[in-house]
Amino acid sequence: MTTIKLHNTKTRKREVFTPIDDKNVRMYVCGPTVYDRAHLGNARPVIVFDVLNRLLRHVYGDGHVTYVRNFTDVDDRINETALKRQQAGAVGSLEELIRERSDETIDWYHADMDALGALRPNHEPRATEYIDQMVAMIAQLEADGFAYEKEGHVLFRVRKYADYGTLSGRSVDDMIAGARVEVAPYKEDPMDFVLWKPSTDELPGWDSPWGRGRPGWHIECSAMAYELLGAHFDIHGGGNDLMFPHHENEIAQSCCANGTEAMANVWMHNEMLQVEGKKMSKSLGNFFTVRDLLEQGVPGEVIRFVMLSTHYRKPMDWTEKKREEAEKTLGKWALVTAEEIPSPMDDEFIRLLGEDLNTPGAIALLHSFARQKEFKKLRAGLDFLGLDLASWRAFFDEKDLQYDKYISMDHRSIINTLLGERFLAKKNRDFVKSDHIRDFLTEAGIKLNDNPDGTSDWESTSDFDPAKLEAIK
RNA sequence: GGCGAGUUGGCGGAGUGGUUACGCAGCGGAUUGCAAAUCCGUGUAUAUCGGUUCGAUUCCGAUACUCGCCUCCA
Repeated sequence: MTTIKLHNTKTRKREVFTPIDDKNVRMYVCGPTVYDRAHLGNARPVIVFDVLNRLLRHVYGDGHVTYVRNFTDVDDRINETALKRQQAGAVGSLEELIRERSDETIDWYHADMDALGALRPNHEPRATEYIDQMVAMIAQLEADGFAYEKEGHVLFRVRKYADYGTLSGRSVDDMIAGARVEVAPYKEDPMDFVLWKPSTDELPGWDSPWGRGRPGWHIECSAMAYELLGAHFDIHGGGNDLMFPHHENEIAQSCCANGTEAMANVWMHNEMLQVEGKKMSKSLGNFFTVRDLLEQGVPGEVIRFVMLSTHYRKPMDWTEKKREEAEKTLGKWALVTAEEIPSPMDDEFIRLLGEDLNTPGAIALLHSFARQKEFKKLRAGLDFLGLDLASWRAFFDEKDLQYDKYISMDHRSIINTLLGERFLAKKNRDFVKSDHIRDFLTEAGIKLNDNPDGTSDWESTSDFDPAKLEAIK
């Protein structure tokens, strides 16, 4: 069986992956808070863990992997949007409008991530559908002394959990010394974090032993992971900005509530995305969503390919240059793999992916397949990485078709006449004339490729300009 | 201030305790009347300083720099 090695944040080492149950490999990845369109950075973990999901399915069997990615639909930004809509005259209760906003955001997310070639996880639980489980978990924590109620809030007692901070390598005392913690009157200790908080009438809330309220940020992942994967599972993933506090808090909640040593065996974190060397932010004006790129005509496969061209644990820079190179490469590969039936997966390809998802290495191997004209292997590798180029071929065809239609018979006749003249000129070694004709056609957006027998093929480019062509008359 | 990740040729980007992938660009060649397209070839770079070692880009330590997190942003 293929050996998969993964870098484990918990140990900071690359370790051989051994499933708890190889008939049911379980992975949880933190999904989006569904308050708005997913930005490009959101796409990185989706694509990275999608490749891991595919690899696990390849190695352990399609039916032996359970992949869970949640939707967090309890969030103040969702509430704000809903409230604004209500004030603007939208019909429905606030709760209905909140649900509506979450629904539409989830639909967008699905559409965008589908376009990136990401397979849907087995389960995509929504936080609002697991409130009971969260309440039960919080109650358990309270009963065991890991949590306490104060002024309608329920807080996790960080000092009670000795291992707190081990994932991210922090100590509670150091963090307090850093003085960046929120001090609140209802906290026993500044590091304690919220499990449950009270809701006002304008905010969504659920009944609980502590009154009407809503869950804190971290508890939903603990509750949903427990429900769908159990108290102890194999892999937990997400962006490295979630390492602290989110994942640290998840571990604390889950291990204390479930009485387990570990929540997940392997913790994986992808590095952040940058744009042209800078952090993507609204203030820098380089903030954009996946949908923005798709609408600009950047194919999802290009986004995916660029993402996979950098190892997931390194910062990845989205640049215009990379976009162009990826488009060129995939364009070539789309053509040569068009009629190919994929071969069985290449061992080396799988071995590379098994080395902590070495996708750049795997792509390098695809280049070598292309160079050696092993197009069946190339096709298989592309398929494995989720780079479906079928739409590319259709796109090319469609584009050609459009140009064909666009170029009228009259224009074709002009081109053919010119080519005829050029053929004769070349035959008579009148290269001044033949070059002149070629320059003229190039200028009009018709590209020539000469054949050894003196004839020429031509194709239109996106610069094709009928007016310039007609100017010959 | 604390924590984490990173620093490889012109650019992008891997692997490796001892002849350093791969892509793009560049250069050279084949081909061509010249181009284009295609094909072939070509690149001793691993931040700095120490240490371990017969030998380090690879292991260890320090320094510098970059990025991120500690502010419900993946």
